[in-house]
Amino acid sequence: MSERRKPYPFDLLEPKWQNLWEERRPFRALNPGDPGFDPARPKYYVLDMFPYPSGTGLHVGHPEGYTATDIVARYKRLRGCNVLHPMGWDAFGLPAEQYAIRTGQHPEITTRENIARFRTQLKRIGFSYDWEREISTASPEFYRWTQWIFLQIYHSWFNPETQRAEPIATYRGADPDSVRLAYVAEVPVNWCPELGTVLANEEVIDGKSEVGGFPVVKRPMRQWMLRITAFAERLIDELEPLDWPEGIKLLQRNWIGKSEGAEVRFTLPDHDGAIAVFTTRPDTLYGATYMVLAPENPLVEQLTTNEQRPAVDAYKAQVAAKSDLERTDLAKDKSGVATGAFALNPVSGERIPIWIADYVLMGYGTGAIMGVPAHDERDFEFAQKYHLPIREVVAETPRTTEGGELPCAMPPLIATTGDGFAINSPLIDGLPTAEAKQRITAWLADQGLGRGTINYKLRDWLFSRQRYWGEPFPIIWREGKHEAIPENELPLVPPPLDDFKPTGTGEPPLARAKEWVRYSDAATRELNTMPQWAGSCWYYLRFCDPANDQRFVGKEAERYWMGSSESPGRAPLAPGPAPRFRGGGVDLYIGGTEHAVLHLLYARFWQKVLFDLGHLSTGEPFQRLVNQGIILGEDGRKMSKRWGNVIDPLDVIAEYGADAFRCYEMFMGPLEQMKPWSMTGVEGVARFLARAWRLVMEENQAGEWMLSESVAEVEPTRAQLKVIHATIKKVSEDIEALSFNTAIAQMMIFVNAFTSPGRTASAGPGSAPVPGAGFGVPPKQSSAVGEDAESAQVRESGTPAPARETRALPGGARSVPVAALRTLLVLLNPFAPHLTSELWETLGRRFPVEPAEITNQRWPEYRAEFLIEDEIEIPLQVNGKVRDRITVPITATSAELEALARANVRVQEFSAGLTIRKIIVIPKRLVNVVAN
RNA sequence: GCCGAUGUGGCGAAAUGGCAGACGCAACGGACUUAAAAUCCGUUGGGCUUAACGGCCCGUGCCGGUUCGAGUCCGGCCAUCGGUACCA
Repeated sequence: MSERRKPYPFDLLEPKWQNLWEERRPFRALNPGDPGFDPARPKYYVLDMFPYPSGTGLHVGHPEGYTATDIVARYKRLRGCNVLHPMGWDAFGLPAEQYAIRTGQHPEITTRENIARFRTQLKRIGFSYDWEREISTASPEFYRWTQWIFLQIYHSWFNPETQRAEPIATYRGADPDSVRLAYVAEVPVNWCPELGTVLANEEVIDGKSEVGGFPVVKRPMRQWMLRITAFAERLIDELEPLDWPEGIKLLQRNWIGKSEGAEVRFTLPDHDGAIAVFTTRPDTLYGATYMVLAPENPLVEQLTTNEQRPAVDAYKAQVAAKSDLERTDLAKDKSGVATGAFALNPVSGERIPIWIADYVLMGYGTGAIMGVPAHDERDFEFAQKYHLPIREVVAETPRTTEGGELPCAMPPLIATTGDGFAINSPLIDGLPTAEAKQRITAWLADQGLGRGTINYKLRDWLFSRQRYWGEPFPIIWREGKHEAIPENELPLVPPPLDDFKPTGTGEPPLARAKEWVRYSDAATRELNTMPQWAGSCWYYLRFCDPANDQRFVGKEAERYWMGSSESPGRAPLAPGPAPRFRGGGVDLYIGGTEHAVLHLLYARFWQKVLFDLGHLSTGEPFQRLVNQGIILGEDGRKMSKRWGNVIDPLDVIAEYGADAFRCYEMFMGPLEQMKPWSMTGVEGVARFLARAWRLVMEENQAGEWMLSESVAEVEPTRAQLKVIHATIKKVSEDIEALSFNTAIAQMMIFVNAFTSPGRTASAGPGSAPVPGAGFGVPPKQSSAVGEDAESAQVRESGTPAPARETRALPGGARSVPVAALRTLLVLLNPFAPHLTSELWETLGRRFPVEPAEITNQRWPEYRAEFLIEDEIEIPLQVNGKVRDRITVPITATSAELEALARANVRVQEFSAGLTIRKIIVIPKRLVNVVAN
């Protein structure tokens, strides 16, 4: 089996161009102030979600988004923009650490090797990154500033009056530590006893550890938290004007989970104080027949009566022993125990029992609820099980009950959770739900029993990990209190360790480095490290100015690259109140949906803090966001080792070349869609590129590729001009819309038209011979069209030669206009940069141009006059069905079209015996005769 | 349960409310070749009809609606995939 012959020598020319790009750095982005920087050009910042350099290398899913951004980057450069298109590594992370635990190899070494492999792979695909801006979140030069940003967060608080982050110095209260945006709290974490470590939520799947599948329990530990909840409102509001997929915005909104309602205080007849609950339905307060506390609620301890104590303690123990998995599994089965204590319903004064149950969560609201079984399904289920009273207080139609007698003898059979009208509720009887809520909330506020309030599902961000391979906190502990280390001590580098294993006690591995831990006689270092998200929260800012050792990003560089720019194709911002941020940020950000919530929310949060503190020029980091779809294996399943359907990009490139790989990734279908890989599909795209190659090149006797003799400085024919300009239009518009698949389809049409004599000269799209239209010789259009000398000349040589002969003797048989080729090469360049660079250079040797490099060309503009037809084909419909087509001058009026339709034999045939009711004429489109 | 996305040929797909299936794959036929590969040309949604040129009917998950006209807009279902899960 001999090696298959390459359809064109991509194996030679792709490395050639990649080396040239490496040497000449044509894709270097200049910052304001750099020599050669051109402030007149608009900026464009196009960003990929940078990868975690895993041990397995790139798979075909990664380069899908990367190819899309690369096309846009190259396109914008040809459009004359200053383009920032960087790449880096999200290099801290668990896999490297776990590999270190297994092998003893330091994560730094593993990470360096993985990065090297990723970089090689990316370069082999021919991406036009500015590699001088490459960054790694695990390098001290980078995480120095991650630590610095943490300190900014630590040194600030959220002022509720200004709704902004401010330096902690502006806080006037007694205890600044209680309001810092970074604070320490005892919170339940995912503790995995088998692994002896704490896990992030993402590492817990169905209540078991992702690694090993061991059970995970909640256990309270002292942790660093970031007060993201303070920004909940802004994180929702400022999402609105962003050019993001609606689905992602919705996901974020739901994650933040804003709900408006009221906090209601239930006083305790037998104790001091009260229990506050949050409810979205204060209008159902009269229906509250019991209360439930979360088992973890500290009040349980005080309230439980002696008789109930054994049962309560047993239940609490049972709940604590439940893994997350069991809790989820048993979600539908309600359970609980009465505390023996009672509370007073604030509106009815009724004594109602207080229970504990695990369907009430400590982490949401106040960790306590009022039970309204008639109008809440969970409460209904609970009340049925424990025979608690069910009282209907909302009805579909208004029913005022005089005297407030107790309701139905028969309790309702289901909970009705919809809106309606209040009943059995003296203060609000007859009011519709919305109004009832307002009235009762106002009444509660008046009585000092409650107030309107807003609750969020969003929790503060648990920011510390008991890990080695992450950023150490720039924090020390002195006499039980935390304080920041001076900025000049950054970066705080982790100590060298040989043993990265968790200690088993929950104490972080950094504790092993005794020397490092000791900061001074009186102070020790914080032992936790930051989570993997920390670096990705601001890496896009560092790209603007990656070598700056004075600041996390230079002010001017940040203002330039993160400033607002008019990006064509972006929807104009909706009218309305000016958003708090100024509409700047990354112009295009492409990545997977898996980061819809966490990364994209965390990064927005940091951006807002830094913006409020005056370090940034915009409050939102990513102006336009696009998610690429997942690429499935050839079998339609998710690619995985398990199915043996994983495709390695380098294998594809070895066989078909990087250009074919890139083009296929884009030709598969819409960027955002999930779609299966197909090797024969790659082959089809490779054939297209080979045809484009042979349009310019031919092989001589010795088998060497030479510039084809048929390439000549001739004027394109009218039909060719039409294809050229249609392609310019389509490709330009499609790149702006990220519809790369249809852009490639159009370029295929272009190449086909110029490759096949039969398709070009005689039959450009729309000018195919039409039966009955009165054409003579097929290649001749109407001579009245007025053709120029050049096109006539082409026809002279081209027409008499049959197709076969043309191909047998490519030289001289037919001329291919150089200008047309040049246009194609520029249009195709963002997609297939190596091939087009090579062909451009080859063309330039015989037909020199200035500037010589294709990367310095200007993107062509289409001219509408070449797209206009003299004659067009109009379908004639009778009752919506096409019965004939006629060819008419483009200028044909409605009246003329109607007359032609009426006179048409086929129309007459199909409307025979019917009365013509109406004739719809859409000029240049169609005629529809309505008859019955 | 809830939220979101997607349903179009044998396959990936395309279509400002206006000729459904561009472009590509696969398949089939042909040219070239001793032969194959490569390349090139052609056919290709289904059904019926014609000796043939042609012609007719059906067809974008299902049901209904708006419209001269619906893959596209509206209402109601169904299926597949993804996310989420006691959030009071």
